[in-house]
Amino acid sequence: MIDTSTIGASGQRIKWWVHLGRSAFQEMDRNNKGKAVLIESDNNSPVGQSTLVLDDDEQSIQEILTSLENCCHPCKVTSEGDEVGTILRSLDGSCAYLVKPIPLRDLNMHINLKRKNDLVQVVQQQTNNVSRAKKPRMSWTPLVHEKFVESVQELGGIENATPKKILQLLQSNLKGFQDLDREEISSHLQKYRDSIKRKVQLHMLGYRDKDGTNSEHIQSIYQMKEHPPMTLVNQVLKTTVANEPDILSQQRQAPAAKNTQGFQSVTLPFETNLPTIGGSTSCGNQSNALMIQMDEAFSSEL
DNA sequence: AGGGGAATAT
DNA sequence: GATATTCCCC
Repeated sequence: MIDTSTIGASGQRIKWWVHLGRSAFQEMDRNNKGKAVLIESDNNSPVGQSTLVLDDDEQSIQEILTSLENCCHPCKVTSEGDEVGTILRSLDGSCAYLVKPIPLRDLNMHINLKRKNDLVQVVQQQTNNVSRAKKPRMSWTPLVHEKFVESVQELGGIENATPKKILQLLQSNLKGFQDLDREEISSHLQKYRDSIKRKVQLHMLGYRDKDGTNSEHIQSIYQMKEHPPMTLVNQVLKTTVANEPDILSQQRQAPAAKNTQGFQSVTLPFETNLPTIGGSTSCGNQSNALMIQMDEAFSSEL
């Protein structure tokens, strides 16, 4: 059915060659129960960089085979046939053979679904690209994190700092950050923002984070003389309200809710031209209990 | 291109 | 389960 004898001839190795028909996708969508065999996890080859999906017809197979001639990556083959002979024949020039249907989960580990026209480009890009070693997992030691935080602050806090700017700053000021890449910064910035949001949220509810962070810490994180910026408060409000049942259930000893002022009338401790909370529909469907809790949290700061 | 964040992997 | 990586949409 598929002749793979040309793949890998002349000492060339091809990365993922995935032969996958439309019918197989439909089958997998219906019931994700298919078994895959001979799946070979290749940790040295990041998935998605040179993944191929062939259509079922013989012509597109030939197109891809031609474009693969100069490729230099190991190859995987999938097909419907599970006869030993077919598998062995496909394994001549490939490193693995997947029998369809393949569970979506497994499939996604191996390939990116792309249109056929995209695939040739991927192959051509990889042709000139001798495989590189995979970068080791980044470790954000306290020291490195500290430098990161300093950079963020120097750039005006998490609201203004962007991964690219942070990266440039780190690389210009310090040795040892040269092989850091933007995506690692992005990822760490995401976690950093989340952690601050968590602190802000707890603070708004009148609690301290488990590390003892209090409002002063939050302020210093922001390098601000006032409370966390409204945009962040609004973000926290949004997620807090969305998860309210869960959050409230954890507040066994929540502050007594006796203030009937309600959230809308809270005077915020901001100095100037920041937008006010409430007074509009933006807070219209927030729960009264939560608003009162937050009201008290803020009031205690005044 | 690159920021942001969800999904995934380790 | 925390943390790092990858994917994907805007």
